[in-house]
Amino acid sequence: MSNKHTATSQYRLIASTLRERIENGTYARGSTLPIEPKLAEELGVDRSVVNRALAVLANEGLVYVHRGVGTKVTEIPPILRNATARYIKAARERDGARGAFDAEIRALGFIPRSDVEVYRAQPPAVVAEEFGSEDEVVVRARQMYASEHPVQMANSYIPADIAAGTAIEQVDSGPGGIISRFAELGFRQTRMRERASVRPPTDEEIEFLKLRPDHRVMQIVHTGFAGDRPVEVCVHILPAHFWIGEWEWEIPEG
Amino acid sequence: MSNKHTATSQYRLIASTLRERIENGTYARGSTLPIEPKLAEELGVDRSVVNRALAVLANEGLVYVHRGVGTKVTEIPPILRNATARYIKAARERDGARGAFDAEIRALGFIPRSDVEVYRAQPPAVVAEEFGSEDEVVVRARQMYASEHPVQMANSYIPADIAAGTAIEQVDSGPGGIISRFAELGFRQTRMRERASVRPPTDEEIEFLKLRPDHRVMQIVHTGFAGDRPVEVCVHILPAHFWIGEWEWEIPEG
DNA sequence: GAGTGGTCTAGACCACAGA
DNA sequence: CTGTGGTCTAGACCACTCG
Repeated sequence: MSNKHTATSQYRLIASTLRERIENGTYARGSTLPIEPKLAEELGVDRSVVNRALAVLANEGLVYVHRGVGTKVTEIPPILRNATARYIKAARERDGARGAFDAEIRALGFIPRSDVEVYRAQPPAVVAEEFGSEDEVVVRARQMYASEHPVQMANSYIPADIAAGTAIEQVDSGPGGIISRFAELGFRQTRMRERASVRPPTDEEIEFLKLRPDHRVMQIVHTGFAGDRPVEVCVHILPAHFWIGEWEWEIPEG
Repeated sequence: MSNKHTATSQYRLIASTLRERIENGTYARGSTLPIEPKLAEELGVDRSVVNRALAVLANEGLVYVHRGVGTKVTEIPPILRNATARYIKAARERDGARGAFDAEIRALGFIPRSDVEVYRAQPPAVVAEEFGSEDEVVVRARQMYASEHPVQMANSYIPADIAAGTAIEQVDSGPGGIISRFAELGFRQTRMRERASVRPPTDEEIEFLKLRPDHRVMQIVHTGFAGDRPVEVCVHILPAHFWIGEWEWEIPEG
């Protein structure tokens, strides 16, 4: 066996070997992999090749590298986010939208937690474009965890002229969440739109979500309309490797 | 300035520098970048560092590396795929769903083209799960281009007991596309579901879509229901760096 | 063949976490 | 302090494309 160039590069082959071992349980979920020099020796290559192979797996979200400590197999399986059900529930049952994230996480055996912070600010560009205005907005910034693993950031933006002085500006927005508050204020949301794109994380996202620069996030820009007016824009940032987005809709009679 | 370790690695800094030059037009869309040794000299680092920086940009889809030739700035801007509009149109106007892809591509000034191939096969696992059956299916495999750039693969799967011997099995499925044929056969699709996940491309996807192993694809599994029965599953594979998914839906009266 | 990018080695040094 | 992973250099060789 040549020590160099095969059809595909050695580091990819080694990545595949290790991926295999993870999938078949040789390296169990949550366990620590052998250290790089050890793997290099076992596999007969330079450590830099192993390092590159592990970077591939880490970028896929299959392993988590804790620098100075070691490389572990990722614990969190993919989380399903059903966009439509959460909001339709929110309109009917109390606590639908708020409860949706909780249910998603509990479904996988983890413990959900959210931190909310509320403040006023100028809207970022994407949001201003949706509103068609640079006017001040109320921001509800949420950071979400599955058993201490940060798994999502979601910032809701609401025009200050709607939200000012209402329960929307409270950290605890009350029963049924802000969707109910909107309805009470005469802005019942009747139509939703979401736009999903995939991109590298910003520095802030890298920090909070504990990502690598080569990871990808799915950015979902959610806009809620009351009639024709956009009344709420929510920007969800999900590490792409642990979420699956789901949307459902009806086809109106032809 | 130290030749080594700054706050972030040199290859990331260089990636940022080059990203900047692309965004401000120093390297125009479609133009060829200087060769790696040249950049290495200009920036005062080893070629391997430049190589790594360019790999970052290539993985983001910002540049396209044509091995043996050079590295060029990507030409195709993000393409918007509106999931709901295409099918609602398909139900009303003739040729909605088929025309949707064309419109998406033309909107960006490129020329759309699709190749279709039809055959029968056993359903892949994801599809069998949706149908709840391993029974034979008719496959409509589509490969889509924007002016000769491959931009999407989409395989539709239909249970053979529905499609056998109908126009659905023809390459040209007639006016209004297969959605219309379903309706004529008594399987009007009334509900849709899509599940979107992000993952590395398979070898086949790498080959057709001309991807790098470190690229990401968005896989959208679309299921069309006639009443409660899933009658069509379509798996869309989109290079994540040039698509934006869009979904819209109404909130039923509380 | 000449010119391009991709990978590998060997060795070095750095950054970070934890005892 | 020790042990972990991350990056860089220098040099080499390979694979691919085009003339």
